[in-house]
Amino acid sequence: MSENDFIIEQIFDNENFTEKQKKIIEAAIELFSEKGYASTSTSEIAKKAGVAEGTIFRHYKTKKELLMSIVMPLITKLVGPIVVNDFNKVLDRPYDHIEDFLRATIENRRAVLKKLLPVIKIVLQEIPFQVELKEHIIEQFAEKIFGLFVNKIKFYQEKGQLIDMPPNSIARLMLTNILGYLFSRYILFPNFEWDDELETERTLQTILHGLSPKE
Amino acid sequence: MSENDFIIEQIFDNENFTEKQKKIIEAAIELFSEKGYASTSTSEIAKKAGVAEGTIFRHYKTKKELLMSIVMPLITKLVGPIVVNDFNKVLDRPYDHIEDFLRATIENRRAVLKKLLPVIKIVLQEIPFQVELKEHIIEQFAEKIFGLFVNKIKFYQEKGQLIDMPPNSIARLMLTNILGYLFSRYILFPNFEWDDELETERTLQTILHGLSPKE
Amino acid sequence: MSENDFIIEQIFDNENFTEKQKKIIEAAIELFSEKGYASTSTSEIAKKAGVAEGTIFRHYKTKKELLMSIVMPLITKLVGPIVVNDFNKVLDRPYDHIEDFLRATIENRRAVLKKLLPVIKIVLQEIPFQVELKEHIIEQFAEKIFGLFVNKIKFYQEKGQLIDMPPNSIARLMLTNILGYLFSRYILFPNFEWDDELETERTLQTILHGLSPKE
Amino acid sequence: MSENDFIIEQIFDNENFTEKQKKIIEAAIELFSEKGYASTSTSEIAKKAGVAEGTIFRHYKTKKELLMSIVMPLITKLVGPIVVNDFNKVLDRPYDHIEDFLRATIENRRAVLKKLLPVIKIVLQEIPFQVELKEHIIEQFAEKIFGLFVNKIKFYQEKGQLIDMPPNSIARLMLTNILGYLFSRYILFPNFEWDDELETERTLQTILHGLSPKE
DNA sequence: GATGAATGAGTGTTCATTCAT
DNA sequence: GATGAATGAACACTCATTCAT
Repeated sequence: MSENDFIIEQIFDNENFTEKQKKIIEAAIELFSEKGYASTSTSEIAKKAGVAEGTIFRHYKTKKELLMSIVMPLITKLVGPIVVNDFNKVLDRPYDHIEDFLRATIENRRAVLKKLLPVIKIVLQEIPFQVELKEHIIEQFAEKIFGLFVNKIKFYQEKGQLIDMPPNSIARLMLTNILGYLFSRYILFPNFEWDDELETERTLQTILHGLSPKE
Repeated sequence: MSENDFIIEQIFDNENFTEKQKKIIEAAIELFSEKGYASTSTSEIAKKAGVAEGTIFRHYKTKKELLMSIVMPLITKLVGPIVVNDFNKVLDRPYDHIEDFLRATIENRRAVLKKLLPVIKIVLQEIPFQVELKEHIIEQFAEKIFGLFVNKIKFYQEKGQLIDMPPNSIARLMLTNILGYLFSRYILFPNFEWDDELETERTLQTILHGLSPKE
Repeated sequence: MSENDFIIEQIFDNENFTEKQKKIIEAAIELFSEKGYASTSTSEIAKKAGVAEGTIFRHYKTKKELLMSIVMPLITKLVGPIVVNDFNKVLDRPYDHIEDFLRATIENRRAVLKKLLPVIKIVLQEIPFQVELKEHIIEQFAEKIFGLFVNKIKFYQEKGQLIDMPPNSIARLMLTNILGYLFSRYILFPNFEWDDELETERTLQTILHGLSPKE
Repeated sequence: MSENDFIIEQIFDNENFTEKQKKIIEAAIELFSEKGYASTSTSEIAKKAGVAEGTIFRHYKTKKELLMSIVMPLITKLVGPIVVNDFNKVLDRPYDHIEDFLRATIENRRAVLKKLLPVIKIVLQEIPFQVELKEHIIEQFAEKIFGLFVNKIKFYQEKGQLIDMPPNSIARLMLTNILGYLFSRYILFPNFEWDDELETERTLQTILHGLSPKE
């Protein structure tokens, strides 16, 4: 099973696609991610997928619908399955110390990012141009994930492991550091040589130093 | 003088453009920034600029050359004029305390970002697809700015104001927090209500807490 | 039983269609008549008929064959059943006076036109483009109906009720007036308010005045 | 100068087209008239006109706009120039006897029909599908021409040359006979052998007999 | 007999680019 | 320097038709 098959399985878990439809999605993900949505033609997708151009439009009314069919469920899946099954495990497991919680969070997000990299790239590219996508993300992410995150923060604040700053701001700063690191690592400069363990640890320690109460 | 005129002045300082050429650049910046490079047609640009379609190609051999002519000098200017004139002032002025240096840096970057927002959006969009652009950025930014920044860090490390961590990593973490904040503030969620002063201060304190030696 | 069912019955009297086939014909008549043959797609027909696209082609090798299967028997039926059963009754019944003959003819044609309006519209549209159709019409109509009509004219000429003009020309003039009236009434301006009885009478009188011998 | 050039001149009198644009219109008229609007592709038009397909769309935003640009001014021209210059001459010249008026009218319409046959065919084909066209025709024709015609009829009624029937009905009957004849002659059966002079005269006499007061 | 996924040629239209004026 | 008509390849999308199930 190819890497792309895996992505498709992750994003469209239970749906049963025909073989051709899978090929189309695979090809679309690869091309959108490499050349961008607007610069990828449906004929290229058809060619790469090994299907007739008409076949694409039997399954998706428009090119945009194809994009959305790939990109919208990803969001749900980033908050849903992987999140419910993985991320929530992280959030719910009673890590006694915030350091362990953060480390688990980083590793979890890193795993997701690595697995779904091409589709995530597409999402990032299209956010500015697809209003529905942006709204869907804000809805799903901001309201669900951010909320859970904020709760965790309150939890550790009560335990005296985090400074007394509005949880929203703490959340923003933590996410900035975690996502900023992962973004630099996997999207901006994937080709640099990174000492992952070390850099993760440094990010982690900076967050902890920065947001722990003075002892 | 319009805002766009200002951008053009900033990016293409000494070059003397005809009025038509200015209009073309203005229109291109606006459209590329709104709809993306690939989704903007040269005829749209011509129409918005109030010139004939052919006129664009008199000044720029191809559509891509027009893009590059806008986007490449920006990079130089982010490192050059504004940088030499503004940013370096920041870097060179002997701020006694790192806190003042960081605060000045944030404010300086914020100012640049606000001024050049449309062009910066274009750059961010096109980085993944324009190899030369990406290389130019890494060259200019990574090597020049990052170097200067690393020197400053060493300077404050010697003064005992920063923890003993490889300056590269410190730089990465500082930039992650500063740029992550500005990016969230001005590009991702420009429409949210931000208490700029407060949020800036929190970002700043987090960096300082996170990267200062334990007292 | 719907109006369409009636049309189908009229045109394809003895043939026994499956339910699906009937639905296809019904849908085709409606769509061809509304949007024209060339502008109606087989998928539209399938959708409106509630069958799969393939089903159409199980019954008709091509889209054109579907058109012809609707349009050709109409011609035969205009000359055949309705004609043999209705029109000929008119022609054969020994109306003593031409006025009665003409009045009966108009009413008979009016009834046919009203019943089969959608299919007749299709025929009129396609005559210029379907050579076989045109030929079929000329064959059936010109040779059979026109012949019968001419005989009737001779009959009334002998009775001294029609002027001495070549029967062909008289036929043409009568048909022009009758069909011209019906065409204006039901196809060109069906939405105007017509006083049918009055206008019929006027048409009739004009023909009679125009073609009766001077008294 | 070709026959088509003449049509173009007649319909688009003063407009100055480029050579290519003329070729496009010419090709479009010929093809629309032969195969119907819906069955003619823009690529065919381009090929026949000897221009690139893009050239068509430089002059006409859509295929439909091309159709309308041909078909709408025809209506105006049937009522306008040819009408104002020719038809009105007929209507205004004080023919003492209605017979002369009708004969002149038939000959005038015949001339127009012969000249503009291809475009008139297109109009007739598209009336059922182009609402604007139908409305334009009713507006222009029904209101302007029909009005003039009705006035003439009143004039001859007063002179005692026409029976006492509502002028509208007389107009309808006259037009039915004139147009019915011309339509049969030039559109339905242009290939039959017609003795034009004779058939015209018969049509004329029928109208006169039919609509003259009993002597 | 009926389905509907699949096809690939063809559709109207847009595109970046050229070039004579 | 500026124009805008012209290009033809490419575009997203539709079509009538086929065929395995």
